[in-house]
Amino acid sequence: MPSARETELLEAAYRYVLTHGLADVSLRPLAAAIGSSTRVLLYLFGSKEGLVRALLARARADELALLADIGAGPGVVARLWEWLSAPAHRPLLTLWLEAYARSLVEPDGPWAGFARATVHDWLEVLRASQPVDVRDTPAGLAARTRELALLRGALLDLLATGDGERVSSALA
Amino acid sequence: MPSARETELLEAAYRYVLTHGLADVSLRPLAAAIGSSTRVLLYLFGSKEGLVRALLARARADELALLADIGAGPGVVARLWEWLSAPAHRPLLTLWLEAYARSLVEPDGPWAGFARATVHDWLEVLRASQPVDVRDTPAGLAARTRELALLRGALLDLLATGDGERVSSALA
DNA sequence: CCTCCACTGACACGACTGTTTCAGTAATGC
DNA sequence: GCATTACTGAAACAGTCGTGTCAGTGGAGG
Repeated sequence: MPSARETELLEAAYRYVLTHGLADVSLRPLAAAIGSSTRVLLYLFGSKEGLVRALLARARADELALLADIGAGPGVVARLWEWLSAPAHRPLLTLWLEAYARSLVEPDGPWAGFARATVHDWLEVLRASQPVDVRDTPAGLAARTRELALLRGALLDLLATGDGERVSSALA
Repeated sequence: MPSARETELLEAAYRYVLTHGLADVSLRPLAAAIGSSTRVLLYLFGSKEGLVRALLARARADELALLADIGAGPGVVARLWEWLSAPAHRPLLTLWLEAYARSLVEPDGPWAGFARATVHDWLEVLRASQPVDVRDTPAGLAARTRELALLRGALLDLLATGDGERVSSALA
């Protein structure tokens, strides 16, 4: 389990990568920005890969907290979109997309399985929001796959164009 | 306009990045893999950024050729999905997603505007396939935005899980 | 007091980065 | 034949990368 200093630095590093991206982060600029040193980061996280892994887990924690918060039941898609389209969440979602793409290109290393895991997480939430009688039918699976696709595709559009009006009204 | 040797090397480099990714490509391994040298790549493309820009343009040419080939009219969405879900196109689409994410994280440099441009391209194709009487209405705009979101989201799912069966039947 | 432990600073190592310099070669146009 | 052009090879440049080494801190527990 992490020490106090470790979580403190992880939090600072997390804020850093939210604005600078995770793909080409390097230890020295990161350490300088959060008032630490490469020596300490390496001491606490073992290696750069360990740090990236911790940051990815940190981002995923944010995502899982959201999903737990959204809850289940009718109207999930609308509630999810409301959260996804909030301007305040854009850095997190850009980071999310970056990790997603990276895990596809480089299936090894700390990114491994990120994309697959996140698809599974969201599908599970959508499943929990379906009526029990369709939940385990092929039609139910198709329905939530379609809902997820719609949300993710709309998110891609929004992140690229920033045109929240057009995308949101398309989802209505 | 590019010389013969330039397009030849660009083609080889393009094949290389399709399997190795574009984000963290570096000149020496790339040059070695395609039987060239950093000296020549730099001579022909000016800089690494020039090379990346050329590669991005090359990938975009593939995409635009597809869109021209798909044509317009009813059934576009199905035809587009057929193309997107073809296993042979997976490397290209992974590269596409990588460039998309990168252009969001790093709005400057050779990646600039890639995501926005590709959204525009596809929306235009979908627009051309709409009946003339809805093409310029808010409802038409919303409809093609939704179609695009569905396709892109389904693509994300497919690239992560490889579960073509589930995703394709969700789109039917 | 003294030991242990979490943490930190300064520095160097080898590997790799994009790029430059200087040197050629081979073919083309006059 | 000669100059120009397109391309290529070898080596070096300064910089950054992740990581390791060696030396300390400061505070908490016995």
